[in-house]
Amino acid sequence: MLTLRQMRYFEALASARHFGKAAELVHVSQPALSAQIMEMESHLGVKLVERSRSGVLLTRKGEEVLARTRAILVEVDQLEQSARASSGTLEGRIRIGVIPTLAPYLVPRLVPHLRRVYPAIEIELKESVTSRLVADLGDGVLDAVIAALPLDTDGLATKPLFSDRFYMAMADNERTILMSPLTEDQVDVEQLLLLEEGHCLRDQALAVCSTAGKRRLVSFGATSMTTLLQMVANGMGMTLIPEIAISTEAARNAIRIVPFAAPEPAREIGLVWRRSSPRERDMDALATAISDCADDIIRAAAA
Amino acid sequence: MLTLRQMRYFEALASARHFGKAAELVHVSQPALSAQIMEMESHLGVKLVERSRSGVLLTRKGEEVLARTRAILVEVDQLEQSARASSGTLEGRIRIGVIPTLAPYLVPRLVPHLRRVYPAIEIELKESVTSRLVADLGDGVLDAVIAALPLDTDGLATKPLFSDRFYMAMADNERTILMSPLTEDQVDVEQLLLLEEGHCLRDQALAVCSTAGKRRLVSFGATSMTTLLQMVANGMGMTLIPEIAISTEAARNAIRIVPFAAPEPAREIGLVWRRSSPRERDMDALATAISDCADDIIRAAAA
DNA sequence: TGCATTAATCTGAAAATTCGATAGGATTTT
DNA sequence: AAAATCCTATCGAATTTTCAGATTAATGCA
Repeated sequence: MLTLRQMRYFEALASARHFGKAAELVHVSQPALSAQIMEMESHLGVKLVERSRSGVLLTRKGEEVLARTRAILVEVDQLEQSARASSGTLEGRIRIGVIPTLAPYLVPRLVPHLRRVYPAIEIELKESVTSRLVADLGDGVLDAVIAALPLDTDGLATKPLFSDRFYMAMADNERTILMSPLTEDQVDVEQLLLLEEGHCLRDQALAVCSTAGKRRLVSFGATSMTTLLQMVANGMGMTLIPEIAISTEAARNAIRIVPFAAPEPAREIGLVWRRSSPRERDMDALATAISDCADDIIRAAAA
Repeated sequence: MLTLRQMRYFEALASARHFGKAAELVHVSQPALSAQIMEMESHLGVKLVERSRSGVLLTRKGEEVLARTRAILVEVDQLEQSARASSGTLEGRIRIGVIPTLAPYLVPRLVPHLRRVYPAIEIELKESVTSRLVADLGDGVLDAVIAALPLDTDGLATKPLFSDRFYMAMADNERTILMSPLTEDQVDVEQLLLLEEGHCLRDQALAVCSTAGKRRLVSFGATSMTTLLQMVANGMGMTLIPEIAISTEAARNAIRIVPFAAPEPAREIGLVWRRSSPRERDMDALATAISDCADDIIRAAAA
């Protein structure tokens, strides 16, 4: 089997044109170098050097092998260098999954922010429901997921990012009179509009409501918050809206936002990654960036 | 120290995405592969793979190292292949030195002949005096030398090629009457024209002549046979001409060629190479080719 | 909870590599 | 000629590396 050691010794021999001096170059004894050269020659089935009194001469094959050897050694060197060059924080590609009830509000702020702070970043985004994202994370298709906690962390690490309070959204001209702030038992399940199955917000909305009367809930699944809120604006019912969505959605739908009484229901948004991933530092940096962005968005809505 | 073994195992691991299967691929046990991968990671200071329950995932660095590793392994493979590809007889470059009193007559025939019989040959020629050629041979600048034997073979191997008889060349209108065939004691050293110092033919000419009267020899060195024979044709004296030069030189100079009586003086032309050179077969083939060409040339002159 | 899978760890043995000493070959010096 | 010198190959012992097999630890699955 050809080895890099043989090639390194051979390169030294070709440079020094002398076994003893070559051995010094690579810091071994002359017999050690001699043996490796012989091993290399016997493995290749070719005489690489002519041993004569007036030093060492390379054969034709030796010259050819030397050229290839030097090229290989240079590439090995480059491999070592590039591997050791510790890539800084958030450099290169990072593939992030985001849940649909968060992505439209967070991503337009987050991506420019990341690009500004980490110019070498290459972001790939995927929007899907939590279960799909977690599966992709496990398969190595994604590096990180932004989703609602808690979740079934099996081999996954998570870090809380921010708390996203729920509000009730209803049509601006809604006749129903509600106390403000709202208490959970005032929510009429029959009027509650929900996202389709699979969205965590659907489950969270149901959790907020009193368990009574769930049988009668409107089995009408919207596919996005925007669709849902258009339905709300058209008087078809009401829905839970996370705080982060308010500034965007209130601007384009004629809706009224009603807060809940304390303790206000909320979803906890977190960052998720494979526990086996070595990108701890990237995850820290990403988490900070997301928290900052979310705070900005929510503060903007409050103002 | 990074090794090819590590790189081969890593390549297998990246392909199989499974330690056990990768170990099978490279025909070692799983702990052996595991250890090499860990060694590689620790040497590079980088995590190359994520070990998770659902198989093995490459990190970003791992992907990069894999790409470089594959490139290197391919090149190593090519090195082995090309080294093992036993180059046939007289393929590739061969650097040949020829003495000046032979080159102008032999080379124009020899080179086309070699090119015809060995299409893959790349010939480099150098014309110089024997001492220079032998020095270049020792330095590895030349692979073979065609010169007059015997010579001081120090670390050199030689093979006789052909015998090149001497004739006396004189002006066509020379008044001097000589017996034909000539005997050596008839040669008048005062009339003998010689090549400059260093040419073996000069020494051979002197050896042919009776040692008497060497004090009076014309110390007039020509630099080539052609020059010398032009001087002869102009009546400035006479000189020894080797048989191989006759057909060419007689055609362009008004000279008379007189043979010697037996035992005819001659020079022995031989092929010389470093004894340490592994190109024995090439030398055999070259010797045969030269002998054939020389015979052709001399036979053409006789006809 | 036990069972299966997977990679890491441990252990002892085999193989490769090393060094130092020395031999063999040739050249150069004395 | 003999001695000294230079250079590579060879030998033997010590060290390091690599290995297989058994086992362990961690995780996932039923």
